[in-house]
Amino acid sequence: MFKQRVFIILTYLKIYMNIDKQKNFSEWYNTVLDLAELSDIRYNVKGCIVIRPWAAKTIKLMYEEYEKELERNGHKPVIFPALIPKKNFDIEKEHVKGFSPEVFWVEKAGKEKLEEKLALRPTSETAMYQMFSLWIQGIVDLPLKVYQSCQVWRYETKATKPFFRSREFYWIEAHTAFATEKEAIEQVKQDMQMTEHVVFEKFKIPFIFFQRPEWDKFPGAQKTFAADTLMPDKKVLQLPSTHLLGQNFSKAFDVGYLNSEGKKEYVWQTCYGPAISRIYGAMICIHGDERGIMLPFEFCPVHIVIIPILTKEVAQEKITQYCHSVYKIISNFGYRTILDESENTPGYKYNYWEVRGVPIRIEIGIKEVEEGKVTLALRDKKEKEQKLLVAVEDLSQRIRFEANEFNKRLEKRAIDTFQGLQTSAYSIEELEQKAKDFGLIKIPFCSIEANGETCAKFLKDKYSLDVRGIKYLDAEKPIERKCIVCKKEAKEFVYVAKQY
RNA sequence: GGGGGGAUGGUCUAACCUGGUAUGAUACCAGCUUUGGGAGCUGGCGAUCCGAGUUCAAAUCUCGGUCCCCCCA
Repeated sequence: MFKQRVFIILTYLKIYMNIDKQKNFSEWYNTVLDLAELSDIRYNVKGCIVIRPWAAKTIKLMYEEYEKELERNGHKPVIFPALIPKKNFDIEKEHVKGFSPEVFWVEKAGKEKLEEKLALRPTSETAMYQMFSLWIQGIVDLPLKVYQSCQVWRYETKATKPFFRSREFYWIEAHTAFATEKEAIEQVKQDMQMTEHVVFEKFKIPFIFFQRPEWDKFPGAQKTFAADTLMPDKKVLQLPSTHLLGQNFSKAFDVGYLNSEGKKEYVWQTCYGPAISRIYGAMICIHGDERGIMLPFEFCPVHIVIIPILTKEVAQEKITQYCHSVYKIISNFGYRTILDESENTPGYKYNYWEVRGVPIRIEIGIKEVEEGKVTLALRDKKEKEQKLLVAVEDLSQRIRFEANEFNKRLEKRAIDTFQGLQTSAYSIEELEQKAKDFGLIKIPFCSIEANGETCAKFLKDKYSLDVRGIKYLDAEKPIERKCIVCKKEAKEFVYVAKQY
């Protein structure tokens, strides 16, 4: 009896990766990165990882999706140098103060010591806006909306984690200039909509946009809005952020135009930065399970894998031929398809492709050949209910249907998990209690203006909770509530969470 | 930033305390065999993070560096 049980447990461990991502998130994450061959941390520069083909393919697809969305919204692509002269970097005071501790500097080239140090861009405001100053002469040059897909470098002092926080990461930065403040504010709203369209609707990552407190703004910005999502360990991860820069940078970089009265006006600016590599990290963590990663259908490097099941007794050639014809049919539908003809056994192949998140698997053995059908198995379903027998002539319709259903289930699971991790608290005791089981907690709070920072610091020091800000466009205001820290009148509801 | 743990074939690991021919598994290559949930047999390739010190002798002891992981800020 005992032996039998041990055997069953061992068999189970062998079949699945079998790590509970809620209970043991770090282990789960490190294991999928390795087993699914997403990244390689053996590269010998701290905080820099190698992104392997399986992840790189998805990241490229994500870039394409985001770039399309930006161009639909009137942004044009640009490509700027990664090196920024020190004197550019020093122009906007708040910006320098915020970024200086994280900048990598190039000081030498060959044997020569450079006369002027060059920053490896941590973000490109200071590279782009001097060019904006040249490009923008009159109102005819406005609005200016550009984006670039690139990598940036930041010397992170916090613990690094592949994709979540690296010293070199991959993002898109969009920068704009407008004649009026109103247009700039509209742009910020458009940035949030783009985030909704891409990060939620395409990547299936739920989030909330917060207006960040005064003490947590982008260096040099008037206002910062950022999307937060929750990881399986209940910590928040910041996704795209958009910043109302006002005229801080345009005045510093002299970006202006002559108005109809012949007077000089400075432009109103915004910038927006979705970190694609980080969003990728969030995506695999949100959708993954005990078998490995999962991705929304469109973003899988491989949509469908075909596994031949050959047996000695029957004509292997017949099965192989059938597999090839099915492969051809499905490829012609436009799906990224692989026919796995490696020497491994079927069970090995199931696990291999499941850990990588291939959403649809097709099994073909003698049974299928004789009936003119295929067995279709879905990645996110349990073994017992995952297999369907489908006739070849129905495949096109069936795959389209199943892909759609797969995405719907992915989205529903993500939303349910996200909402299940949110709650509210009206006293410090309640907050302390709920912080154990929830991610984002809504509390009445004195203020996200500078004078609320003391209360925020208290929550950070005592409970490791960060004030993420007020929910953007959330009309809900506390009525006759007291700040749960200082007991003064609560001006707003803020959300607090442990953060990465 | 603080604390802790660690680095041995591609991966995991034994030997480290008590210095003396580096263990096993897996992966990989070849052959045979097998294939409906990680098959088996035989043979083969392959490693002590870097630098200095102690010593007849260092994976092992000492110091410095690099990198990784975990917990906390």
